[in-house]
Parts: sequence; structure tokens; C-alpha cells
Amino acid sequence: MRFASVILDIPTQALDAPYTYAVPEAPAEAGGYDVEVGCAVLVPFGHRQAVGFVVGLQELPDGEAPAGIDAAKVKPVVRAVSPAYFDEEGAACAQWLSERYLAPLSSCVRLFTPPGGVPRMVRAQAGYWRLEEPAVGEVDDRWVLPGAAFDGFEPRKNAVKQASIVEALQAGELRVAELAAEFGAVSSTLKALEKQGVVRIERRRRMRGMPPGSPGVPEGPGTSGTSGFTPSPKPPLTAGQASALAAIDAARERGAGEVVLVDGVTGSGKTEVYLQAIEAALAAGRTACVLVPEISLTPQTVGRFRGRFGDTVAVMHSRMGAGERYDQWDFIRSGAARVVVGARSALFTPLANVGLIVIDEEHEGSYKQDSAPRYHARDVAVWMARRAGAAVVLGSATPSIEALYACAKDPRWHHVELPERANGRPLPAVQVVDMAKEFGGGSRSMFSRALSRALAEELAAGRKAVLLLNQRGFAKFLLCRECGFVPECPSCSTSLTFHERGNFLICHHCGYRVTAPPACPECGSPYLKKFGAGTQRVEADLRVLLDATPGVGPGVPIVRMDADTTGGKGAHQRLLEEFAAADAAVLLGTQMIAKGLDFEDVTLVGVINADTMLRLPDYRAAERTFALVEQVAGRAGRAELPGRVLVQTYEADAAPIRAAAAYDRALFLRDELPKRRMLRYPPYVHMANVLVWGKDEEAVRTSAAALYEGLAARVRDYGGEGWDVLPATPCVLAKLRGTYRWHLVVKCPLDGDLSGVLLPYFRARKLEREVNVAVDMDPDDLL
DNA sequence: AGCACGCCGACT
DNA sequence: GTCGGCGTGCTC
Repeated sequence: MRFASVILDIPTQALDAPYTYAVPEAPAEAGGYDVEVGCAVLVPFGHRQAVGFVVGLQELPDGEAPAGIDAAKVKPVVRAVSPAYFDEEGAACAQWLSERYLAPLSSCVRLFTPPGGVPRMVRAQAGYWRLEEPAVGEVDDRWVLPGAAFDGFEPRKNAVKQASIVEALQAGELRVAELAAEFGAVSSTLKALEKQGVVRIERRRRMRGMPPGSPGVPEGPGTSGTSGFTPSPKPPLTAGQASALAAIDAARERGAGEVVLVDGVTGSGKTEVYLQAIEAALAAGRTACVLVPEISLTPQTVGRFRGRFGDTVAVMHSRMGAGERYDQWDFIRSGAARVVVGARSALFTPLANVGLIVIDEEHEGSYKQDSAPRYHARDVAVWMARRAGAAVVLGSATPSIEALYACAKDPRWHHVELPERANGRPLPAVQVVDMAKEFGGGSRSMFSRALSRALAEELAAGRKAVLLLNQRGFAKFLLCRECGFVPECPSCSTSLTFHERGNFLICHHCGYRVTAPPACPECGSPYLKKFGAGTQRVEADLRVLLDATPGVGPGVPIVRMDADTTGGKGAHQRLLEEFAAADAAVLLGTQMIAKGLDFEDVTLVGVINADTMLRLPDYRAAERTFALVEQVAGRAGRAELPGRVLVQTYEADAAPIRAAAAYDRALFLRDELPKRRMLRYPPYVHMANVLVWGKDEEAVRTSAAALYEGLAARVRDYGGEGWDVLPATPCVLAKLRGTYRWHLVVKCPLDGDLSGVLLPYFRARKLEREVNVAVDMDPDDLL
């Protein structure tokens, strides 16, 4: 008798464990699916049926039941309702994720299911359930092909449409939709032609997101249409690139899941190294997965990979439509895709035989998922690579402290540097502008004299500038000058952001919105001052500045990129094209412009407020500030023209800013590492952030205190040296969307098994009604 | 006694 | 997530 271990697709902690079912002996009916690891199954559950995923199969002699299971209770699987979405490796990965990140198993299994959804049980009427198939699936195009009687066919004189269609088909097969677009209603004409055998109509799978007529999902690997494809030319490698490539190839050939950190300044040609490393992996019969931050997953990025590997490249990211994502996922599962480029979730696509996993801009925060399972793509990639005998490539100009530390301590991590730009140009000079002195000197403008002068020079000469407004913690807010009152969101513990256009206050966490009050709601004073500056305000001030600058004037466009202007689909791309097309222009934006932009004629980069991120009450603030300034500086002077960078700050003496200005990572680390060590933060410890939240403030507080007691006792019983459970405190964002938030932090030495110690505690813990608890392992921040 | 409501545990 | 069993406490 075969038994299936099933994870129910019901996201509830109480049900988050495998259930065992018997697998019926009878094979699947025609058109049905076999019960195998990775497929969705319909199973009896209580008085109803539920959908779950098979994560394991076990064959036992008749009469025996799996260990710990009462044979009398085991029921048979009703039937499989999908093909296999993942294999044993995927099931093992889900299991590992749930233990490593203390996440619900069902959420971990869900990572491996196709975009567009899985079959699910829905309530039709009271007590009556039915199985609903996902709305997203395959779509077909109807193609018109020449038929047996095509050659020599002479349409009747008055059959004008027939003649046009036959004429059009001389050049090759066409889609019905194309014919309809050109000749209007064609369906009856086509029917007539089909009847005479002049044409054949064929349904073919359309791959959304790929040009029509590109190969559909072929029957098996190796049949993808790369014939006639010319790969983009391979530029000669610099010495640094060549040795990085050699290190990657060697690591991959050893097949032990080693990591190569490619530590290369902006413009050092990391992407070319990835491309050639992937080429080598493909030549060795393996496949490759490339992760890039969501924000830099642009058509250009994809274009570089398609340019080298043609239509064997699949793309996966959240801005694609559901249908497009489904098609790409299916394309990968078919085995025809050899390279997957995507955001962090691309790790879980059904790409077989992975030899190389590349993570570009490894230091980026977006590789950590901020909902369950709160995995870090870097750690998952390393786990997968060890299991698959593959290699991991991490690329960054500003590697995370964790990665640098691992390279220093772990022999399986290798550090290769690309210290020079591929074009041989020096990095742009960075000048720090002390805004406190500027202010002391009587200037009230947000643009220092140095920045104004630099803008004037570069723009007048017909060149481009990028201005970064570090918005986190810098949005505009109202403050009463008499009583100091700041309007706050009633359901989040944040001040409301003032929007000039529309004169309203808005909460950027929950969207709560009110008209800006004319007087202080607390004391009635009319003296409400608007503090801070949003991109809109900076844009307006910049416009005034540019218009008043000789040789610049109103003809120079300002392209603003922030959450407001990049909302629509493709807006991001359109704005960048607008900037690229102009002669002299300014690109003004938030963090999103710091990465991946590559414009030849940007000669000036300005950081309007380098220190706002530094002031965030978080242990990673200095690291983020250093990385941001280094990253944005790399945007200047990438081609023939030299670039320059101006960094405005009120904390000109702060180490991360001085170090970034000097491109001196050692200086930054000398300042930062002792602090991390002394305060016991990563990379010197493992950390878990236990989040507690709920609508009832008192219940949350009590629950957090009880958790502290419980965890402290658990850690005491475990008896590990150097383990710390810090008392529960309200989060920095103590109230968010109407829920009260507390947290407590657990730390342990690097060799401690933090998940292993916490897991039994949380598994055994009784759930509470009104308070939620989640554990964030290796949290990206502690807000 | 009869019943509404809420809590708790089972569900393989 | 959903249901049924059972205890508590209120009403007829």
C-alpha cells in the first residue's frame, strides 16, 4: 500500500502539518493525473474535502501504516487534481524553509506552485463545496497555414477576400487575428477556404510575453528554436573579469555548492562575467537561474540575457501579467528554458538541473521576503546549490557585511574583486557638502551652492544629472510652531505626509487620508509649518533654480521618478526613456534611481539628503547609507565623460558618509564592525525577531511578556553559551494599520542553531485568539 | 428543562 | 478553516 504525505492548502497554524492518506491502487482515469510528489490532491478532511499538496510518498507492506498513524483513521486520496508542480527536491526545500524560518509549511509549499493559482475548494451554497480550477491557464492562437490545395488555387473573380488572404499567405503562415486586423471579418472566408483544402486552421499555444510565433512549449528539452539565432558578441574580458569567471567555473565544476562573491565596482562588467559563466554552465549541460532586484528587472536587463541565450531565457517577475507569468512558468517546466531571469521568487520555478545561481546586487534588501515564509534568497540559493551540486554567484559593488564576513570565515565562500571599470575610467570624485555649514552661512535652499553650480555647469554643457532624494524618513509633514503637535495617523504610529497638490495629509502605511487642517487641531494655532520636502516640492524648487540659471532655463526637462509617477504599468520604463532621449536633463527620484541605471551622458550625481537613512533607529542604518551613496555615485560618468558626485548631508563627519565619499570600504568597516561586535549584531550573532501584534493593546503587551518568559526559559533550559533573549518592547512602528506591534529579539552565537531551539517552543505553543505571532529569522531590520 | 452562545479540539 | 460537542448561564 502506498501512502501520501499531504500538506493541506489551508493557511492555518492548527492544520500546518502533514496528513497521511492512502493512495488508491487504480491508475488515474484518462485525462486525469497520477498521484505523485508535487501534485495537488483532493482529500477527504473531516466532513468535507480539501485540496493539499503531496510532499512525500511511501510504500509499505499491506496491513502496515506509517509510523505514528492510526491505520483505522487513514482515508484514501480522492484524486490528483494537478500535474506535479515540484519534485522531491522541492518538497525537501519547503520542509527546510519551514524549519529554518519557522514558517508555516503550507506557505513554503505554496512558493513552488504556478503563478495564477491552483485548484481550490470554494463554497457554492451552505454546506456545498465544489472544486474550482484556477482562472489563469493556457491560451491558443488560431493559425492559418497553406493547405493541400493551396498551390495553384485560383479564387473566383469576385472572391476578393479569398484572393487577399491567399496572397498574404504566400509569405508564410499567419494568425487569424492578424488577417482580421488587416482585412476585417475573415471567418467565413477562411471557412470556405478551409473547406476547399486551400488553407488549414491550426490551434497553437501562445506564449504571452513573447513575440507571437516564438516557439510554444516544445515537447521536450533541446527542441527550442535557437536555430538562426546569433548570440550577441562576447567582448574581451579584463584580467579581473577573466579571473572571476575562472573562479566561478572552478566552483561550479567542484559541484559542492560553493559561493563566489564578485565584488566589483559599478561599471566593472559583472554582467558579462555572469553571461560567460552561464554559457559555461549551459555548455556543461546545466541550467542557470539569475536573480536581480525587482526594480532592475527591466527590458534592458532581460535583453542582455536574451541577446546571448535567445529564446531559452524565461523571465519571472511580479509586474508581469498573471497569464504571462503562467506561460513562463510552464515554459520552464517543459524543460525548454535553460536560463531563468527573475526576482527572488524565480528560485522556486521548476527549473531542472541547475548548475549556477546568480544573485546580482546581492546586498539589496528586496532579497528578503517580508511576509511568511520570510526567507532570504541568498540563503535559499546556497542551500539549493549545495543540494544540487551547483555554484552560487553573488555580485555587488557594495557587498553585504554578511557576505564579506562569510568570505573571510567560510572556506566554501570565495571573494573575487573587480577593482577597475571595464572602460578603464576612474570612479567619479565624490565631494561631501556640509549642509549645516551651508545653513550657518545663511543659505535656506535645499540645493547647496556647490550643487547649484555643478548643475549649472553640466546642464549648460548639454549633459545630464541624476538627483537622489532619500525619502525614507524625509517626507513632508506638518508641525505646529506653538505646541509642537504633529498630525499622526490614527491607526499607525507615524506622522502623516503632507501633499501640496490637493492639500491633504496621507498615511503612507495604510492610506488614511484627511484634508490638511488650517489650524492646529490641538491648540488652535494657525502657525502650522510644513517640514521636510517630498519629490514634488524638490521638483518645484529645482524648476525655479534651473529657470533662473543662465544657459539652462525652462528647456531643460526634469524627470521625476517616485512612487507617485511610476504607478502605472510601464511608467518606469517610459520615464527612463524620456530622460535618455533628452539632451540636458535632470532625473530626480527616490532610492529606485540608485540602482541599475546606465546612462552614458550622466556626468553629475547629487544626493540631496544622505543622512536621513542614517538616522533611522535600526542597526543596519549605517550599512544602508554607505551602500546607497556608493551605488548612486556609480551612476556618474560611465562613458567617455568624467563624472562627479556631490553628497549633501548634515552629518558630514559620519563614518559611512566619509567612507563612501572616499570609496573606502575598509574605513567604513573599521568603524562599523566593532560596533556590531560590541552591540551583538550580525554578522557576529544570529538573530530572530519575534513579532507580536493585534488590535487589543493590552493583550499584545501581555502576550509579548509571556513570550519573553517562555523563550527565556527555553533558552535557559537549552543552556547555550552566549544566548540572549531581550525583553519585549513596542516596535519602533508601534502601531500600524490599526494593530499594536511589539517585538522581542533572540540572539545566539554564529554556531548556534537558533531555528532548532526556537522551533519546538513555537510548535508546542498554544495559539491565542486575538494576538498574532510571527518569527523573522535574520531580520533585515528591527522596525 | 430548554436553548443560545462561546470555547475547545478534531480533522489523516 | 469548519464543524460538532460540551459547558455556562439565561429564560420560559
